[in-house]
Amino acid sequence: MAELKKTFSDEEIEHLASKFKILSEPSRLKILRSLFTGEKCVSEIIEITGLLQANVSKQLKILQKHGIVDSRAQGLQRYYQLIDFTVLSICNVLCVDSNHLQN
Amino acid sequence: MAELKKTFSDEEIEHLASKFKILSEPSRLKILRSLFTGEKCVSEIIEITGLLQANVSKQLKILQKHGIVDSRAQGLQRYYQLIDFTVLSICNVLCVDSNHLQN
DNA sequence: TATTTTTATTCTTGGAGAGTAATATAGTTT
DNA sequence: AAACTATATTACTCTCCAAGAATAAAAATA
Repeated sequence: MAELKKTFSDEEIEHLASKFKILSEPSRLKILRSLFTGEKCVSEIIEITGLLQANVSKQLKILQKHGIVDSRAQGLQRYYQLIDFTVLSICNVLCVDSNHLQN
Repeated sequence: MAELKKTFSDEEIEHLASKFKILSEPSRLKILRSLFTGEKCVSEIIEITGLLQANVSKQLKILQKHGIVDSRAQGLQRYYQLIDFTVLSICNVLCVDSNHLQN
């Protein structure tokens, strides 16, 4: 267990809040979950998540705007991939490591 | 860098979204920041954060309901302390470790 | 070029919740 | 017990934004 930083600037607080807000929506988290295992195109994401097409497009745009995913076009489809892996890290902290903490 | 889990159940997704939502509000994050360095009573938190009393009380109640802080009464004051240290961990992941990630 | 397919955008509506003022509660002091 | 102090609660307003329907745009195929 490494030493943890305990002081954060106002800018860091705002940055943290912004990131947490993006991750606070189940629909966006489900989209991200579908990308944890690799690049997917929109229609694949729609099928996996069960969300409506307009909603998937909208949420992907938000995720991309905030630098969490990136995309590339290939013919009619657009493929999205996770590029910010801190997302995966903190999901692991909350769901896996959620024990043996101190300090 | 340990191996990261990449599959999450719907329940885990809901739990993650719920936690992120709590942390997505700057006012709550500022309150938590004031507790990173140790237990504080409400009036101390009010002074440190600059938030209004009613707001501090309300946000503390939310944080307590979700098991992030705990409290004890002492005379007229009520002291709050952080009990869920995963919060501190993920703030560190996002603000400190945000580099050298892969897999 | 017309049609089809895939994805993006626009517009609207509804609900959730943050902030605040006012009031209540509970403990303390005189 | 009356006055005072610290914290909690209530009620209200206002803003934000997710979801969905409808439409547009862009690329592929016929």
